Amino acid sequence: MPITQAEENYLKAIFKIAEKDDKPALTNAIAAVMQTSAASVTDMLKRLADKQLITYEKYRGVQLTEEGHRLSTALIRRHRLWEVFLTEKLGFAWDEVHDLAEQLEHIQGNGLIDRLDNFLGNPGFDPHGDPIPNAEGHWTYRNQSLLATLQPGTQGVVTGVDDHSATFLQYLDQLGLALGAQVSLLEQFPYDHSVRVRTGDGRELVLSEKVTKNLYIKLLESGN
Amino acid sequence: MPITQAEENYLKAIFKIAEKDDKPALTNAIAAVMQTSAASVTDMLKRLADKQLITYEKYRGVQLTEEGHRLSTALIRRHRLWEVFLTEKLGFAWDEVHDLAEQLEHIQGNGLIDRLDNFLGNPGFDPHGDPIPNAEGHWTYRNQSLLATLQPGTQGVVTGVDDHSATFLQYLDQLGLALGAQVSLLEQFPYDHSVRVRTGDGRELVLSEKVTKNLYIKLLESGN
DNA sequence: AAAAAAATTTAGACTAGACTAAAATATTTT
DNA sequence: AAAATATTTTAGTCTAGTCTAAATTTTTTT
Ligand SMILES: [Mn+2]
Ligand SMILES: [Mn+2]
Ligand SMILES: [Mn+2]
Ligand SMILES: [Mn+2]
Repeated sequence: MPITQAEENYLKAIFKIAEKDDKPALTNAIAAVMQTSAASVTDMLKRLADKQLITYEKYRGVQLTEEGHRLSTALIRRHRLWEVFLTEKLGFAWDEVHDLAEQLEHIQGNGLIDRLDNFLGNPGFDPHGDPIPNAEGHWTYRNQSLLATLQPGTQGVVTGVDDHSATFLQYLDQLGLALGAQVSLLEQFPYDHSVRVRTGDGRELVLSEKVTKNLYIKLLESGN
Repeated sequence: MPITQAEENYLKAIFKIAEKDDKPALTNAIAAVMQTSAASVTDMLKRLADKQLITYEKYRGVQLTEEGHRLSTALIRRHRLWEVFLTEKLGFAWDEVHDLAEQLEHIQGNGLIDRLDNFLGNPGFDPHGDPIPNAEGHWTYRNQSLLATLQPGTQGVVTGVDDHSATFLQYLDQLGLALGAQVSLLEQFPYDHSVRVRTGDGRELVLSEKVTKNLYIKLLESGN
């Protein structure tokens, strides 16, 4: 019985919910991510449990099995590699690639993804700074912190976003804060938790709390 | 009402049947191409007629409408461009790309195909020598003939295949007859309609009638 | 420890797309 | 022009995936 696209999408949703805390993913949480009704989720959970991709206890939520974990990791790998292809090779902007990758991730074929990975130069991260698991399903972690958690005086480089919405990504473009942009945190304003930063090209920007909570920064060794 | 993958595949099947002669495509012919039952085809013909993509007369077969023709041409364009991508960029062999392109052709997204086309250098032909319609749906034709129809003494270049099966393509690989290979027709054997040819690299081959009826050759100006 | 609220599951219905078997229509043969 | 054959359509059924409304279970509040 081959896995369907719908099943793959549910597995990914469960993976992403369970990623945060290690507790079972609850029906309503899955319904929210999948933008569907709780009843539909329950139906699907039964199918996934039948296929041994999750363990399911009524009213208690679900957890991925070994196999379910493997499949969802592979799906995320495919999604992120296609996103790299779309930006690096076809010239799409980082706010345009998600829906396309959402379709491309389901393409099935022996050797396709490994060839794509190779063609792209085995990228470690996607256009949003998210890590790409390798063919064995292993992740490379990176030391990064939300801008909101940094102390004034520190500097770093923009390495990722938590909010992946097109509006946020386009706002960052307008601010000149692409991945790789340098920022030094100058001061924090207690009144509304906004901050002032200096960018690599010497501009000063005030960023709202919402921005600081969605922007990942990798600290530079502030040595010498 | 967006078009489904199944509907797209039927449109392509109808296009390819109607391509040969201009008569309406009959239910059984469509069923054969789609590898499904005549009853399923009838169901789908009703849906396609409802969507105004075909004109359908009971028991009399179907014809593509203007819109149906446009959609099937666009689908063939997508299929063949993806095949070029898979061979040229990812290094797949020409006998490996069909099933992948069969999935990729259904990816929907603004600008995707035009960007892909551009990335590939606006190729005119796919890895099997089939023409790729441009963004406006226009085809470039090429003067080519089946090897079976040529006269001894003529020479030309392999430009395409009629049989797209992996076994035929692999056999051609073994014979060293990729697209672009030069061949001169030395003699025809009336007994079984096989022929002897000389290849560009000086080898002599005997090719069966089946091969000669599935191999397209573009004649060289046999001048001077 | 009830009662109220929230979360989840069940029941029943719907569509797309497939199937098989039977009925209807068209084509070919005699 | 019948009869035989081939083709096509209809009828009825099935599965995946969705929905809404109702019933059930769990959690929270009083
Ligand atoms: Mn994405
Ligand atoms: Mn991404
Ligand atoms: Mn193909
Ligand atoms: Mn092709």
